[in-house]
Amino acid sequence: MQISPDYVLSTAGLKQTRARHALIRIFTVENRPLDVPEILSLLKKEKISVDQATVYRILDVFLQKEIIDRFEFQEGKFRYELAGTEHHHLICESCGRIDDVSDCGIPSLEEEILRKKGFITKHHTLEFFGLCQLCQS
Amino acid sequence: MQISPDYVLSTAGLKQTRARHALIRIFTVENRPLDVPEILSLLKKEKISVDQATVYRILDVFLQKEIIDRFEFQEGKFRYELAGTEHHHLICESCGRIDDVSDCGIPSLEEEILRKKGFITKHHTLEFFGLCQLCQS
DNA sequence: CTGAGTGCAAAGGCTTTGCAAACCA
DNA sequence: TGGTTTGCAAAGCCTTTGCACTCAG
Repeated sequence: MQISPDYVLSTAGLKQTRARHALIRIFTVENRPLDVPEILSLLKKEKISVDQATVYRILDVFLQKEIIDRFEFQEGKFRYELAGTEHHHLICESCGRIDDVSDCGIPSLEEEILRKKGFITKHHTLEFFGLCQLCQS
Repeated sequence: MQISPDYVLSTAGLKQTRARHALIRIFTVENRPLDVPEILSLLKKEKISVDQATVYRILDVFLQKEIIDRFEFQEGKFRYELAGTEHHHLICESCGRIDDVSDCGIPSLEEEILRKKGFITKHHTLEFFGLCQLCQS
């Protein structure tokens, strides 16, 4: 069963609004990191009118409540995805396909960093760029 | 001994110009990931007049020639640094201090990704966000 | 001399902000 | 009703582009 927008919002202590429901639904359906232009165009396709300022404001709230995660893929803009199990991405530089990798093995590296540098890691970013299987012909 | 701008440019097959020399000098002196606003302000401080369009064009060329590397630190803009040994960054979310980590252990992970997913990794990004030793009081 | 590099001005893309109207609880 | 959310318009910031002038080789 899918997690309903209603549940997500009430759990986070947020008000139920049409725009927030729409965004959660889109993230659920697409299930990939979306940038704001994509979100706006998906909304438009569904004939749901939400202003871009509203989208940005909702994304801010969702980030704070940890409903979504934010990524950068060397594009000069942000991408957002429903927060779930921590994972990273395989980004094909040929076709743009994005796949997930979990279990990155970084936690042990973080311990080593703490030991060597005294730096306490709160979170990290890790993305892989290359060629997916279909683009290696 | 420091690597001279002259040498860097001629090795890359690039023309010697005042603006390119200035940028290489700044990257060498600062020795940290700089964004374009910072570069422009450093140039201004040295009373070297270089247009922002020129800075961006030089950065493009330097990237292509692999004289510099480009990073994103969740700021919605790029940072650039002289290319050297591959390394990643420890970014303190309190004071902004940036330290380096080399030896990230990712290569073995990349082999595993190739085996499991058939994805050929060309490069990756990996940055750590947290608290440096001085900000943990 | 000649193509490459630069400055200037303008525009483009993503993101943020101010304010009044609409809405949820 | 009262504070939150939204729409609209404008602005902000980083980045790119067009064109004419300048410069390095």
